Amino acid sequence: MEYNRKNVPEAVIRRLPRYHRYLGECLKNGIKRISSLELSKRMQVTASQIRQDLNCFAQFGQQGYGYNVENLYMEINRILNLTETQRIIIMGAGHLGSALANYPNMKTRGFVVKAMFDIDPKKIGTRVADVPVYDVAALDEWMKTEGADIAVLCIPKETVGEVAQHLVDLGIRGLWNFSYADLKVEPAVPIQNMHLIDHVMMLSYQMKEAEL
Amino acid sequence: MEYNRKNVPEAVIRRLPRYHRYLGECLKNGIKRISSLELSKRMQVTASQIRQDLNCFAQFGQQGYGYNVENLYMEINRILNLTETQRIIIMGAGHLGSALANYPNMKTRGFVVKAMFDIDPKKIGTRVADVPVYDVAALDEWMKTEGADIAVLCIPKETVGEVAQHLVDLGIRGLWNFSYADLKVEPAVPIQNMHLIDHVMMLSYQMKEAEL
DNA sequence: TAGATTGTTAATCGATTAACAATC
DNA sequence: TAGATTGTTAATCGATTAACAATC
Repeated sequence: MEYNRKNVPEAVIRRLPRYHRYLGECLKNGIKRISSLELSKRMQVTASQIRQDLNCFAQFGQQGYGYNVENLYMEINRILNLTETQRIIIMGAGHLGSALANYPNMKTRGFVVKAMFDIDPKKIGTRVADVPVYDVAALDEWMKTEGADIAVLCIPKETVGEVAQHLVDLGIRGLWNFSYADLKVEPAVPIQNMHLIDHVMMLSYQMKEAEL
Repeated sequence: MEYNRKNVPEAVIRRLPRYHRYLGECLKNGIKRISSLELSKRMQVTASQIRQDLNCFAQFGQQGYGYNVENLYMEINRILNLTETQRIIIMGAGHLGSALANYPNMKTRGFVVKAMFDIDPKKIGTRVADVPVYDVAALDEWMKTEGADIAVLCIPKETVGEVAQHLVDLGIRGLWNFSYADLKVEPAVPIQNMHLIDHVMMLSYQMKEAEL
């Protein structure tokens, strides 16, 4: 089935992983069907929003019945393109890069870390969570022979712009950026910026707010 | 100076750390003043939005001149409450918790990691990035004598709800949650959920979109 | 003063919620 | 059939952009 992907608001896309997670939990708990109202209570959103969101893609429900949990879960799985394996490489085998190589939630959703790249001779040649760490100098050749879909950027912000552009030149299709810089590459590829510190700052703001 | 903090939209709060970062860069580059138009070009937002956003708090600019970079930077620093030190504890000394203990961006912005807690006897008693790792059994006593403002949650999702509530009971004022669960604590404290995998899922969606 | 740029109001745009006819 | 619940339109709410008077 092909989905109606035109004009899906950013806000809806941000909620998709959450639907995926809650439906996955329902599935695990043996719940076979669910109404938008029931789901709305679990997720703390409105039932109306759930129905609107889902109808951005297709009509997954049935009047008087609700939604089949397994069916809806699989549909969202497909919308998020989690049905096929994505090959990941991690640039930078420091603490954060290593933590992500060890992150268990990735593999179970089809994101397989194939390789890591670093410039530190002490790290090159080792393995992190069974993933080989290569010299950055070997990146071009590796991309040519093996290839990768997504690059995770865990390198200093001073070099990340250059590395990102190089990865795009080598054919990477998406970037998950943990460096504290906003990236711009040509041609544009999807980028998710993970500016961790921004969230602590927001937390700090909210805490100040809360005590007023 | 006290800021007009009523009704600041969530969308504005999300942009504050970004203003902070860009102004910090301007400051580092020796730029003394900047107009909303210039800043808008750097940040790729509209000048109008910048002016609207800032006016949620106060009038920081001057007609015909623009904004004093250092002044505006310091004001946002204050709005985000980065002027005073926040004491952080990290629950879970696994890969992710350890990476965060090593994360350099925290200390420079006043977030100081004071302690880590774990249940693994092999980790208890060690140090990660010079931060001591204690037994979770010692948490209550530690909170009583030392205290902490923010707890970072890097523990399995099965126990995170319980631990979060316990931390709130012990007086924690904010939670930075890396576990893959949505938390609810009583009384409510500010929570930032870092559902890392959600962002790879969104990336996956966008990559699929991009190739259509 | 003239030019520049803010602060702020008004207009537009988009997202959320409410309501209800369609229908299982 | 009667009850339940969707899909979808309309109403509301909120956020962004445009415009311009105020003023440095």
